[in-house]
Amino acid sequence: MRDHVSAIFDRALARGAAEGRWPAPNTGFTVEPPRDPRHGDFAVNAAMVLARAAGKPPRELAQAIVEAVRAVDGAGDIASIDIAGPGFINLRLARDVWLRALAEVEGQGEAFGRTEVGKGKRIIVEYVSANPTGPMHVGHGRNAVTGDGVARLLAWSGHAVTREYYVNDFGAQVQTLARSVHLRYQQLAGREVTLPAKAYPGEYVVDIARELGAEFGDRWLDAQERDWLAVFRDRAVEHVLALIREDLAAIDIHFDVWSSEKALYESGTVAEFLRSLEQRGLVYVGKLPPPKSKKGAPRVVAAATEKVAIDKPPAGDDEGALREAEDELGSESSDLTLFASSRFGDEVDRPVKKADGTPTYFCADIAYHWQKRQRADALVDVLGADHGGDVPRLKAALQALGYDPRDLHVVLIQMVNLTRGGETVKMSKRAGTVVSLKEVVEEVGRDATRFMFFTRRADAQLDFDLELAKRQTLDNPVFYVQYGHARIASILRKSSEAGIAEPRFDLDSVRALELPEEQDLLRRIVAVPDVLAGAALAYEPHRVAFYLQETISAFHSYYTGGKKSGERVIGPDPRKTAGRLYLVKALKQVLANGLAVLGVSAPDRMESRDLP
RNA sequence: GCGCCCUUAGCUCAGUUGGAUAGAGCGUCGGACUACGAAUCCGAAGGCCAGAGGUUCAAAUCCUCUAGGGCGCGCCA
Repeated sequence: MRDHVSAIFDRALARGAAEGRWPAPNTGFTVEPPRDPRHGDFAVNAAMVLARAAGKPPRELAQAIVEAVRAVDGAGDIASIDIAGPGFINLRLARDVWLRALAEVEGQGEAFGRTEVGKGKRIIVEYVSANPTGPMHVGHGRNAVTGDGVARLLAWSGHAVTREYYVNDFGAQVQTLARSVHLRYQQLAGREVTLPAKAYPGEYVVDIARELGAEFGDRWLDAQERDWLAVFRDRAVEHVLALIREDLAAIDIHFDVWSSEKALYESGTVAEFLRSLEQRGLVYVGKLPPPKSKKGAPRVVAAATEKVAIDKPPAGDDEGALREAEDELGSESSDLTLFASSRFGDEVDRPVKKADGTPTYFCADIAYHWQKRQRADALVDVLGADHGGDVPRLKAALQALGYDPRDLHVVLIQMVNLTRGGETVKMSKRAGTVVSLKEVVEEVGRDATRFMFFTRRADAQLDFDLELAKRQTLDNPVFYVQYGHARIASILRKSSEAGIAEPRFDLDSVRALELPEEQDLLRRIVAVPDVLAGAALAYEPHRVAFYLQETISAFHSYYTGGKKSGERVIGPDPRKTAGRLYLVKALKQVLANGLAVLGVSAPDRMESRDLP
């Protein structure tokens, strides 16, 4: 609908520009529904945008534009058009234009809301990509659900979407996992072992060890690490990935491609990538400036100010212990291979090879993005907020290789604070008290788990309340929306039982929709393609959830208001009844489609658990 | 110390890429069921959009500074 109006203005503005009445619109103008519906169906700011270049006051220019619009094709759809405020052009479309748009819902059904704004652009959405070292926790869940929502939105808006998971199956972390498994393996064989602090604690580690024990017996008990490490690593990764797949499947998340970091090395992609950088003269051997944090000056400064204990002492901390060991080996900065990322907007140049000559994680990561970009027109990364610092270097790498850095869009996911009745659920990785995604899904269900993650923008911290997610009351947004859908289903059942014909689009009956609430619902329904396209282009699935909540709220209000005033959906007037039944049926379809974009079910009945 | 993100009603948060009088939910107070699901709805109170400048027809939105909160800052992934 918005496009329709835009097109009319495009034609009018082009004609006026051709006649020299005003300059060609180089900056875009907007067509949007005004906040206050009394201002009309749409407000266009073209006159204000063009005023400066035209050298005319906005209102005067608006007058000229209005005249041009009146003369253009399609102007017949405009019922009224006038100028308001500083130079807005407000317009109302003819009622029948809106009413006919309602027919689209019936025509397109489950596809209503799909658009082609993506123009078939190939886009890879990479999300989750959690290290395969343990089961998924709630934070991973948020990433997974958000990424899945983004992918679904992009598909709905006409992109060719590939969902991709990058598996870090190569570096130190999976080696640590392999060693943890080996320790358990020894333990199961009756050996006395002490588990170091940095070993992975979970029960699944024992399971993997048991599997290996069953298969290999004592074969790796006294073997050299270099002999068993790869075996244990690969087996552990395989096992953990199976767990991860299971957890993801439980919330209906599936990937098209599982990309292995190890495979990037084995296939020669990383080497090829490095050569490509070298050919462009973008790598050199040099030293890195010493890190600016932790040890050294800042700590002294911190101690000197009033606020002490800014730096957590590394003692007793896994990471700290690990680092201390490394620091002993070589805190002296030595020569390494650096990528000149600072030439492309990064703060400093980043190492692509360690002092021992092996590629860094970063090297594989940008090689991966380079490779992805070759397979697609655009990339989306869904990353935890703690990886925000990686973004400049990823973009730098793409730019260095001749790609537009804007082709990579990063969605940063903020932390999830798990609560129960308002109280934060304390979690500690080391103590093994992390609440897994699986536990959450088992407790509150798939729909609630998913929907809750859409109740905030991705980059805002989220409190996930387990009690709230389970509650069957209006303060639970999942329930509220699903209940609305079920309520409409109930009305349709009622009408069917009363022998009323299945509602079909019919211009005459929908003309009977004259209540302001009906106009409002109608507009919300017709706006769905705009809402979904807008959310997709902004990579913001939460907008869909907000749309659904607002729309169903409008319906509940309409419903209850009608009950009070006697203007019910099913009433004595057959024409009105037919129009209203069609309206709510269309609304039901819209809700179902919106929920489908979020991967949440749209039930026709709510099961009454603890209610009469 | 440097960089990025955040600060909107008592609380939790939206705000359509810069639009007209800043909106929801929760909470508080007061109301609404003899017919479609009261599992709902209506109304009221509640705001210096952290603060100060700037950009322009127009700023919660963009820029600069200040104050508070979060995150990041080895050859770890």
